[in-house]
Amino acid sequence: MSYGYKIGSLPITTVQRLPNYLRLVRELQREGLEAVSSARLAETLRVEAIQIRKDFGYIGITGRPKTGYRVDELVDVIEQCLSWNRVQDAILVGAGNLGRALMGYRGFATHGLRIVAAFDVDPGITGESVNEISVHALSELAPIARRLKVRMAILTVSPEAAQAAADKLVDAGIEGIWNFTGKRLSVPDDVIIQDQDIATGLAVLSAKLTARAAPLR
Amino acid sequence: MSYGYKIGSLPITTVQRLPNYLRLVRELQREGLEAVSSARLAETLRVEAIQIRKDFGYIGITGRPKTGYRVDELVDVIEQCLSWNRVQDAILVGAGNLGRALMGYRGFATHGLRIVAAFDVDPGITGESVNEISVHALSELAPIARRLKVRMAILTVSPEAAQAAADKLVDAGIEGIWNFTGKRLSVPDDVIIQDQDIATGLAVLSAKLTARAAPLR
DNA sequence: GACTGTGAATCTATTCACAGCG
DNA sequence: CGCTGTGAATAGATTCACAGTC
Repeated sequence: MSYGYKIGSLPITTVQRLPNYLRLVRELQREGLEAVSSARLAETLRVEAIQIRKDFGYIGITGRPKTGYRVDELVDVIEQCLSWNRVQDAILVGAGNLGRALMGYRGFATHGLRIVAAFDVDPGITGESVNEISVHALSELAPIARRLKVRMAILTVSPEAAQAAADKLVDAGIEGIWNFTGKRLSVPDDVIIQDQDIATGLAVLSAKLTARAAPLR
Repeated sequence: MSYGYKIGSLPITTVQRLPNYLRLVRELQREGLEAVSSARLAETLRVEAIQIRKDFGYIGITGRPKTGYRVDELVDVIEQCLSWNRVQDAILVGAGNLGRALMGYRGFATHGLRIVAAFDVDPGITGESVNEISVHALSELAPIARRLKVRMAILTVSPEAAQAAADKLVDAGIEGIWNFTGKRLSVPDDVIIQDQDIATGLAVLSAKLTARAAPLR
């Protein structure tokens, strides 16, 4: 597990910055702006302009001196890069607090993500519909996922139930798991795990606050 | 905004890994294990053993040949490093789906985080209590935050309301904002912002899935 | 023999300097 | 000029090689 693993041919750090760029250039597009310079973007995004130019270079976007980059092109290419221009279907496992929050999150629409079904162990919940997404029993996971040809799953069960659920997802032929459980999952090598652990974010903030109170440098 | 900004004297990447280490060594501690080798930890965590040794070196933990690292010491030092051994009070702004999910999240207890009050614009919600945390009107934010001497805030309002809420937090003397809104906030330099943007996680997963379908290398 | 830990080497990402173009 | 874009320099993080210690 090396720290700078490239995806396709893009540095992972570049991929991580793409959503920020996209959000902003979409906004500029709505405002009717045709072209924008890296300096202008940098101002809003708190990223160095040179960094933006390098990133745009990586994804094959070329700008023009004096004018800058074409906004339409930026939107198209970045969306394509992230595959956010096509709808990606996903299932969600674990319809607790967090699961429901994600089912209700409207932002996914602009990220090409559609949650097509949810699953939960609790029989009190199954049968319900949350935000027009129906919640099924866990036993139905594999057949439904297979029938809908879903490749991606969002895992929001309790830490204790995480591994068992992951096993079910693997059996169902899921290729990528977005893991919100905070547990490290063991799965076959060809299944992609993306850990979304809020503890790491909190750790960085805690450490910065501490350093601020008693600056060590 | 350089990519490897150090916190205190620790590499930021090390800080990000600390929660993983802590989770595991706490578990081992509960199991009554006294010492553990970096190789053993590496096996479970899918991180290279040498990386773990380097990280432990950075935070000043020293192990012993043949035996490994003392589990108790690991727990103590890592907790101290993250300031998760003392309780840090925080307020939460935006008691919608996500806000409620976080208010109900039991894991914060083991991260030294306690949400002492919540705030929301919606008068239909204010006055309620979610998980024993009472929800107040936004106008009460500054006085309450000041009285309770809260340094940290969790921001879970809608993107549109994000900047206005951030301004209120700054006025209330908040020093660190954990930003779940996906909006880039502009605040004075001495206020620390930690962005917790799920879009970046999704971006990485999307890109990996795409690369997997048509491996570019 | 089984581990840690350090200094050097490597790899990755960021930033700089400046050439090139409209 | 004002901006992009490239190749070189720097900074940062990981990994290697191996010496040291229990």
